Amino acid sequence: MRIILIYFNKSICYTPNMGKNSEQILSDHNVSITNPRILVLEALLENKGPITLDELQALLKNKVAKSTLYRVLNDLKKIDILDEFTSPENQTVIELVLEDRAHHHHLFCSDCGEIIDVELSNEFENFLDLEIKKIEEKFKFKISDHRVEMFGKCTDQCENCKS
Amino acid sequence: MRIILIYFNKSICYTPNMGKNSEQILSDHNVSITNPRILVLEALLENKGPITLDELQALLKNKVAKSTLYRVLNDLKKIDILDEFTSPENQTVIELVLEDRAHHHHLFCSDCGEIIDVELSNEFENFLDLEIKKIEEKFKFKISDHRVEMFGKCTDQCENCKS
DNA sequence: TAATAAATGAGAATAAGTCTCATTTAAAAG
DNA sequence: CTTTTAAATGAGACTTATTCTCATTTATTA
Repeated sequence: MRIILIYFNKSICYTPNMGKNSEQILSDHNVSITNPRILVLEALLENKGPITLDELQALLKNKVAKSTLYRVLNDLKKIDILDEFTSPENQTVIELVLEDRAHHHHLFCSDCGEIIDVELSNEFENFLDLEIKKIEEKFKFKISDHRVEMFGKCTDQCENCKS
Repeated sequence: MRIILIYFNKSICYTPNMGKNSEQILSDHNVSITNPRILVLEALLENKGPITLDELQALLKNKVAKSTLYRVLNDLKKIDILDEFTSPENQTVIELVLEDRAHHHHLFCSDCGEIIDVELSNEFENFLDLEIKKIEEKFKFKISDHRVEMFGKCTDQCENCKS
C-alpha cells in the first residue's frame, strides 16, 4: 500500500508541469487568478516548448482579447516564468520557463520554422561559464544570462518538413 | 624603394575595412553602385560594430528615404554582408560582416543598451563545434551557423553608463 | 548618347504592440 | 456571504516598424 502511494506521488511529480496547474503557478507568484491568465497559462503548459505569438493566438481562438494577451504575457515576464526571443524570421517567440525547467538553448530550422529546445553537455556549459568569467573581467561586466542559438535545416525525418 | 611600397600596401591592408570602400564592396558583389547604397555602407563602415536602426537613421539624417533604407539593408542581407538580430529591448540591430571579419558574439548591457562584439577562445569554439555535431546527429539537422549572446550590466567604467 | 532595366522617394498600406477608458471581476474585509 | 475597492479586462483607437505601390530618376550597356 505504501509503495503504491509513493509510486503515485512520483507519477504526479513527473507530469509535464510537475503537477502544477495554472492557478497554482499564479498564486505561487502572488498574481491574482483571472480567466485570461489561466487560459494563456494552460495553452503554454499544453504546448510545452517555444511557440510563436501567432501560434499562441491560434490556440486561444479569440478567447482572450489581443490587448489582454499582451498584458498577460508581460505579467508572466515580470514574474520571470516567461522567456521571449525573436526567430530568424523576426517572429516573436515565447516559452514558459518554470523553476523545474532545465537550462537549455534553441535550434532553428529555416525550412519549416520549427524551434527545438536543446540541452548542451555539462562540460560545455562549464567551459562556457569560464569563458564568460573572462569576458566579465575584460569588459568590466556582470553577466547574468546567456543564450546559444543554432541555425540550420532539419532533414526529411522532420514531421513539419515532409510537406 | 620596394620595401617602402610593401609597407605601404600593408598599411592599406590594415585599415578598418581592408582598404575597401563602399563602391568596391558593392561591385565585388555584383550590386549596382547607387547613392543610397554608398551612403548606408559608408555609415556602417564608419560605425564599425553593431548599430540599431534608430542610430543608423540618425547617422543618415534623412539623406536616404525610409523605404530605400530598408531596401538597401535587404540588399546587403542578400549578398550576406549584413547580419541582423534583435536586442533584448526588441530593437532591430544590424552589423556589417565583411569577409575579413572574425567570427564573434555579442554582449548586451541592460543599463545603457550598449552592444559589444566579443570573440571567444578558439578552444571554446572548437568545443562548441563538437557539441553542434552531436546536436546535428541527435536531431537530424544540418546546422550552418550559431550565435552566443551574453546579457548583463557594464560597471561604472563604461562610457555610456556614467550618465 | 540613347535605351532600358533597375533603383529611388514619397507616402499609403499593413502588422505588431501599446494605450485609453468604460465595464467587469477578483479578493479582502466586514 | 455581501459589500467594497483596487485591479484586470475588452474593444478599439493609437503608435511604431516595416513593406508596398507607383510615378520619377538613375545606373548600366550598347
